[in-house]
Order: sequence, then C-alpha cells, then structure tokens
Amino acid sequence: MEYECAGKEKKCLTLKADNERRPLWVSAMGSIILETSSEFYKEAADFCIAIAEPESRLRHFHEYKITPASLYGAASAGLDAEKMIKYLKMLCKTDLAPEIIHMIQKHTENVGKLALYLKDGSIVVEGISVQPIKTILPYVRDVVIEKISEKSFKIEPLKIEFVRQKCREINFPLVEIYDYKNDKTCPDLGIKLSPKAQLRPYQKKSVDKIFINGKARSGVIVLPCGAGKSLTGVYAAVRLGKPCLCFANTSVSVDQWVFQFKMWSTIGANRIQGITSNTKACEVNLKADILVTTYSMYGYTGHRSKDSEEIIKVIEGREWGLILMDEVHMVPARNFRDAVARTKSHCKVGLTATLLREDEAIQDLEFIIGPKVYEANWQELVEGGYLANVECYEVLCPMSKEYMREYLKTYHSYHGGGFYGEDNKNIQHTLYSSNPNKLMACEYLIKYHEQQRDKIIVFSDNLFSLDQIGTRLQKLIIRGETSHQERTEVIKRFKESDKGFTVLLSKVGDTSLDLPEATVVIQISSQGGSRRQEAQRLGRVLRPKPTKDKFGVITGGQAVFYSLVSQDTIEMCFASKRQQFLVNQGYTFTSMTNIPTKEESSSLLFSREDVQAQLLHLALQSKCDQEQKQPPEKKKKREHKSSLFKKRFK
DNA sequence: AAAGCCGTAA
DNA sequence: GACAGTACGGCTTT
Repeated sequence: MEYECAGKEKKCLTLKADNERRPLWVSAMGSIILETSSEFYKEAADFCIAIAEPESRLRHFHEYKITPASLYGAASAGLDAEKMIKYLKMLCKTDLAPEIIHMIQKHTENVGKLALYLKDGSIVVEGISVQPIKTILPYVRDVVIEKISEKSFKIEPLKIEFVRQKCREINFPLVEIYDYKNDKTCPDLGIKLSPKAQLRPYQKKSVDKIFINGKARSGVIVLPCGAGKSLTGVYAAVRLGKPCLCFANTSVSVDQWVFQFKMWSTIGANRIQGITSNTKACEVNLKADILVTTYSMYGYTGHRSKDSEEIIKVIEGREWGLILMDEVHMVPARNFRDAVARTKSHCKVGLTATLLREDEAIQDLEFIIGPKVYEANWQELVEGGYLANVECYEVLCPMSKEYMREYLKTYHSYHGGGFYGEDNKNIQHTLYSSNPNKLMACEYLIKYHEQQRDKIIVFSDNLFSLDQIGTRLQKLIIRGETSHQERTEVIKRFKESDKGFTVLLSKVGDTSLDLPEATVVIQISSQGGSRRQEAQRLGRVLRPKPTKDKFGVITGGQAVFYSLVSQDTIEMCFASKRQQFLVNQGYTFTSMTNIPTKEESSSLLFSREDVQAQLLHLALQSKCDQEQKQPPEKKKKREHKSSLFKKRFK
C-alpha cells in the first residue's frame, strides 16, 4: 500500500501475506477501515471503539479515526501504547506506518501523570512526580490559588475547564479520578439495583468503562435513543453509591428520572427529590441523597424567585459524589456549562444518544466532563433485538406551481433584499414546509398507516403547516403553548389507543415529551440541517414492540421513518445534511417520488384546488399576522462568549 | 405576558 | 473564504 507523507516522498507499506485474514486497514493519518466480514470482526470492533472515534459503521465496513482525544480516552481507560500498537499490528493487513506508531506513543505517554480531584471542597491538581507539575505550572499559574506541595496545587474551581484545556494543549491531559471506595466525606448510600432491573450487556459494558481499577473516572456514554439510557445512568449512580445530582433538560424528564431511580434501584422515595420551577423550597427535601433538576433552572441567570434562589444555594454548597448529566450534548451551551462548573463533584457522567451539535462546541465536553468512554453501535443493537428495525424513506415532493412562484420571489433580486424584504427566510421556510404536495403526501401516509393500525407521529417545526394539518385533518397537536394538562391528555389517548392514531408535534416533541412508542414517524419540517434533531426523531420509533415468533424468539418490531422534502428548494440541502448522521450509523434512506400517485390523490383533502389556494393565501398572510400582534422591536444584546466557537488544536 | 435561553443560518 | 456578532422561531422560567 502506497502513501504520501507530508507531501514529500512516497512510502510503501508492505501487505502481509495473510492479509485476507486480518480485518483492518490503517492509514498513516490514523484512519482505520474495518471489514465486518472478518472472522475477528467482534474483537477488532471492540478494539477500534476503544482507541478511535467511530466515523461511520455501515454493513460491510466501519470507518474509525484515531485522534489525540481518542488516544487520551483509551489511555485513561488503562490501555497503554505498547498494547495498542501490538493489537493494531496484529489486526492490520499491512505494516503500520511509523507516523501512527509515533502518534500513539506521543498521545499516551503523559496520561496518568497528572490527576484532578476534589478534596475538602477544593480542586486539586496532583502529579505522580514533581516534573509534570513543573511543566504545566507556567501555563496555569494565573488560576492557582495555593501550592500544597512540590507535586500538587489547588486551582480556582471555576477554571477547571481552562486548566484541562491548557494541559491538554501541551500534551499533559488531566484525568479526573475518584477514589470513591476510600472517600469518607461523601457518605455511602448503600443502595442496589432493584431485582427487576435486567442489565443488557451493552449497558453493563458502558458503565464498566467508568470504573477502572476500583476507581471512577468522568466521561461520556453514548447510547442510541430507546436503548435504555436511564437504567444505564441509574446503574452508574448505584455502583458509585454516593450522593448524586442529576441534570435533565426539562421538568418532564426530571419526573422521569425520579421515577426511573425509584423503579430501578432500592432508593427509598424519601431519599430522592425532583426539583423544577414549581417546586416550593419549603416542601423540598434538600438533604435527599439524590436530587434531580433541570439545566435551565440551575443555569438561569435572570431574576429568580426566592424559593429557587434558596434551593440553588443549597445545591451549590453540597459536595456531590456524582453529577449525572442527561442529554449531555446540551451542556456546552453557555449557561449550562457554567451551571455544571459551579457545582462541586468528584465524578461526572454524561449520557446522550446524539453527541452532535452543528457548532464546534461538542469538543468542549472533553474539558467540561471528560473523554467519551463508550459509544454503542446502533445496528448491533438492532440485530440484538434491543432496538426496532427502521425503514427510512426520503419522500420528494415537487412544489406546486403557485408555491414555487412565491418561493422564487424570495430570491428575486437577492441583494436588494428579495420580494419580501427581511422576511424572506421565514416565508421560505413556511412555503417549503406547507407545500401542498407535501401535505398531500403526509395526508396519504397518515391515512395509509392509520389503516394499518399504526401509531403515527408527525413532526413539524413550522407551526403554520402543523396547524393546517391539525385543523383540516382533525388531528391532535402538542406544541409549546399546549398546557401541561392537555399534553398529558393527548399522550394518554395516544398511548391507550389500539387503532391507528396520529399526533402532531412541534419541536417540543424532540426531547421534552415522554412519548409512548410509535411505529411511524413522518417529518414535514425541521430545524435547518440539524443532524441531532433528525436522529432524535428517528429515535421515537426505535423502542421496539417485542413480538414472539412461533419458536418463542423475541424479535424487534418494524418501524418506518419518513422525511418529506420539497423538491428544488433549499430544504434539499438540509435534508442531505440531516441524514448524514443516520447514514453513518448504518441506516439507508430510500428515495421515493410520486407519493401519492395521481389516482390515489383524488380523494385527499389537500389535493383540492380551493384548499391549495387558501393554503397559499394563509401561508403568505401568517407572517403578517404575527407582526401585527408583535411589532418588531430592537432587542437587548446578549453577552457573547467568543471562546465558545473558536476552533481548537489546529 | 415578559424575559431568558437554545440552536441554527447566513 | 473564514469568522464574528446577529436575527429569529420556539421553548422554559419567572
């Protein structure tokens, strides 16, 4: 195999004689290709996920990338360079390029030489010897508040992120280690998993990665939607057995977590407490061993009610064994990361299905929390019967003539601001979201799947098209302004229905609702090119309906995911971007056109000319209405932290 | 009802 | 062409 090194001379890697039995190709730049047909596939996949980032995991081969971050993660899990190189040599079809060997050595040699931990309420950096401390001190001197000894010092608690980043830049990564078995300041909870909690192999495996050599390290666990993240989190908390602060992103999921803790562990109801905006300080047990709250509430910087203020103070004052962070991809957000930073904890564990953001900030999790310790393979969980099998379709809907005309007007004389002036973008969004051919396809799919007795979720970020479908087809809607009571009511009906049933959701449905499993998801409009949102929506059909075949073997249910896209609009670009993540997880999108066919469409409401004309009229008007209600005003500028979006390590 | 906040686009 | 500060829809908390 030939390769070029830094644009200079070409070098050659010799193919080993028995290369066909070996599963890996490894490039000098750290890219790995794994052939899934190999007899050593399983072992090789385990090894790759331990030392490298999964880029894509398709049916016939996987791609991984060895990065500094992945090597730090691997090394902090106890894999040393020698072992990594040995296994890599064994599995690779060719000799290893010297560059890759050097890279592995470089990014592992200093791991473990510096540790970060919480002691008596202070953050301590400690070296195994004097030298590493000497090396890093010049870089972090400004935030050192006390030198304890030649090989350790205290730093400002709010500067942890800064210190970790600096140390990482000079190749001396800090590892946050918690010797929980010998910690006397945090009391042992003495709780266990409930007997009915059956851990799945991958759940145990992911938590095992937290506990290395009898100590706990901080890190992030990535499991697909519906794979049982809560049980995994509860298991981590139980295994650590120390006071735990759990962050969730909405009040609904706070209740969920409280419920899950009670269900999966032996913690008594009086030892766990959920805290949301409507919790009163007087009726809260702030000494509970496990507290669950939202990022928003804890990170809120506006005016607080007296009650909240009191509660926040107590949480800040306590010393936590564990911070469990649900939907951890949210944590890089400005106020959320600050919220985490001002909480004192020995160990942090983050959970998410979608370790994805459309900005660069996902990398910051390494400094806010720690390395990614495990990322499950979606297709493997499908094959294991843990997740439903999902067929994904991209349904292409041509714009109606009238719609296209208006759509093009938004581009007309672009530099002059377009026909609709400053509202161009919104009109565009409304137009491609409420394209009558799209709504027709949606109507058709709803009808078809209701006949099949499916439970259907229709997602739309555009409230206009959501409303139109809701009112014209008589379907229930849950959106931001829907009251809590009404939400519960709708969800209950959705859950209990045994016939076909459809519910329409705005982006509240992405994360903030506790929805029962659906079998069909139809997406008619989305938030730009957000891969996270696409994955989360697919996730709504991943929880399988287990069915037993005649041999008593349990198999996952069949589910369908449709993404409706207006042809020849900017939505096409978004759609392909959105699909990337799922494609990398091994899903294939089948493209469909002509849904419904001409004959099938005649009976549909959205095929009627008068309805279509009205639709267009309302679509163009909907924006004006809003403006009459709320005359545009200049809003206050918000504080900007430029550091958030800076690229690093390049 | 108002203010704060998040994610995304351009 | 990259980047920095901004606009905007929609959600949660007050």
